Amino acid sequence: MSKKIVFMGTPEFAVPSLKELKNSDYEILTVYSQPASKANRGQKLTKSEVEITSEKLSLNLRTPLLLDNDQEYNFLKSIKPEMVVVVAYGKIIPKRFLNIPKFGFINVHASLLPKWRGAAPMQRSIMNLDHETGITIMKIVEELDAGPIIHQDKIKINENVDTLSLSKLLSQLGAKSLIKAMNKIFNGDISFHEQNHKEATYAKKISKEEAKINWNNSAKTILAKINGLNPNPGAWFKYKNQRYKVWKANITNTFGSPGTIVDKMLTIACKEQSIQILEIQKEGKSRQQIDQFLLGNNIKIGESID
RNA sequence: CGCGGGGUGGAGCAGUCUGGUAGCUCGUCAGGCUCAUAACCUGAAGGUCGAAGGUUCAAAUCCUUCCCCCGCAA
Repeated sequence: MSKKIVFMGTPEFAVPSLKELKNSDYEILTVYSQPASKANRGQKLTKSEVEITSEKLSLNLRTPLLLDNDQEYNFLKSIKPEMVVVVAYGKIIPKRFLNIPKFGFINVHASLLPKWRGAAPMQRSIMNLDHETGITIMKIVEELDAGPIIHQDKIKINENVDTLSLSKLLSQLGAKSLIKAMNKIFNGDISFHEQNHKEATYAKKISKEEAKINWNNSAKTILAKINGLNPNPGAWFKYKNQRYKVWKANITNTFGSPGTIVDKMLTIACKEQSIQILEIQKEGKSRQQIDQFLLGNNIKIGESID
């Protein structure tokens, strides 16, 4: 018996799951992804990572602008999927869709639900200095990220983990967890655990203003922000009216008035301890290691940073 | 036609507005100092100034076109 499924996903994070499914004994009837949109410099039309991957794998692809119309509803119904897998698709699944597949809609979420429901779970868990995070596979219900849990895998994280590496790790882990959970479901060997809704926390989208570094925070908090917002949108500060994005930094035990440069290696004092910048990017320039940056920029001790 | 910054010896930059011998920090190489060194001293090599065309007695610098890189915004 072939196991007919539909896959919905958009960014890089969803790609390992799609590949893993392709390599297992599931039959991917159709892939859904967000339509290519005008993005980036020059507003070029940019395809989603899932769209690119599904073309490489020669899968059927649909990129509807809207899901909630009769045409899409009837189409999905007509291809008779037994399950729909959703990994960072970027759209809310309309309620009436949820009953189409026999085994429902299954979602991969990058946190240990009920913690960090919502848009930016990885960023939030790093910024919150969490010690562990992971993957939750759950059934999709109407309320966002609130469905019963099928499977969770935990990993430990520390203050040096950034969102880019965590995302790579969790997208790989998520793909494996997903297959495990799906196998259980298709074998009828499954129990669902309702989330403890009282303990739910929400991972709001990152706003522009909160990506700016506040030097009156402790170095620990600032480093967590730098790592949590790497690579997107990136923690930043202003110096001589130029915007500088911080890619990588360290905590050092030097002290000074918050927001001032305390040594010629571009270490900046925070409320507690200091942040030593290791990799930096000036606006309009590409990122560079701090020693290279310092060769061409005259940094003076005592100057203040916004 | 979304807004903007940049391409200068191997690396990172200044010089461009106000044309007139190509400069800084680092690296490389040679020599010196040193028990020794990534330290210090002395010297050297290394550049079609992204590409093409134009203006000029003279262009990295002014004008035109093109290529490449990046930030913001979405």
